[in-house]
Amino acid sequence: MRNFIENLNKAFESRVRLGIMSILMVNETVDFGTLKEQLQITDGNMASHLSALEKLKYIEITKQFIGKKPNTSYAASALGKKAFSDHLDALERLINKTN
Amino acid sequence: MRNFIENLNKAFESRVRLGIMSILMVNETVDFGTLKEQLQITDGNMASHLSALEKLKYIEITKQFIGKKPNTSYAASALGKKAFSDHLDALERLINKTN
DNA sequence: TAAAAGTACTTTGTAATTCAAAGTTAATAT
DNA sequence: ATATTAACTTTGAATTACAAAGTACTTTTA
Repeated sequence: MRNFIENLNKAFESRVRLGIMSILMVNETVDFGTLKEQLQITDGNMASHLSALEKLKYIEITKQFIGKKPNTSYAASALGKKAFSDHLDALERLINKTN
Repeated sequence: MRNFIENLNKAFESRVRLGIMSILMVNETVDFGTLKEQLQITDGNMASHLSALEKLKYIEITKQFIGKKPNTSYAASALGKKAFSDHLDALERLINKTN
């Protein structure tokens, strides 16, 4: 491998997006409010990170009503799971310097 | 743990600094040229990331001459090794969601 | 001895990123 | 009618990252 860091995915450099993806790797779907609460960031910031991940097709969005309240939930796409998993592999290789 | 991402160290969010620290965790000392070559970035960029890590006292710098050529080498400090190791632990916990 | 090259920067300027705060939309509840 | 809630979008400021160019000092080469 020529370069140690080139396989790290830019999309997952941010603490927030790292957090979002970690949560979505373990939980099938998670709604906006829960994510916001877990990560403790403002809703605007939350929305913009989610939007960045959606643009990359790393997450999928489902809008519905639960009772009378709107509820938006997020799930990692197959592509997103792959990308995240690849990123973790790259991190691991980087740290262990096995390449 | 209240928040999943708060234990991640901001200093290691950058791919480049992650790379520098990984290399310095495994190699006692590494010189400027080698780091630059491994990470494939410009020397100005390299210097500024090294300077950021030095300001945090995460790395120590030794300047010497090897033969007739100036040589600057870098080593992770005890503080830096601790900080990086804590960061990796936080990453692992985040990913495994064991907290 | 003058010019070129090497090492390790520093400076400069631009572009990208991050974030909070405020504004928006559409619905429900009072 | 007004307020509240959910989930945004927009705005603007601050920070960060980066390449490119410039610098200082030395050595090598012509």
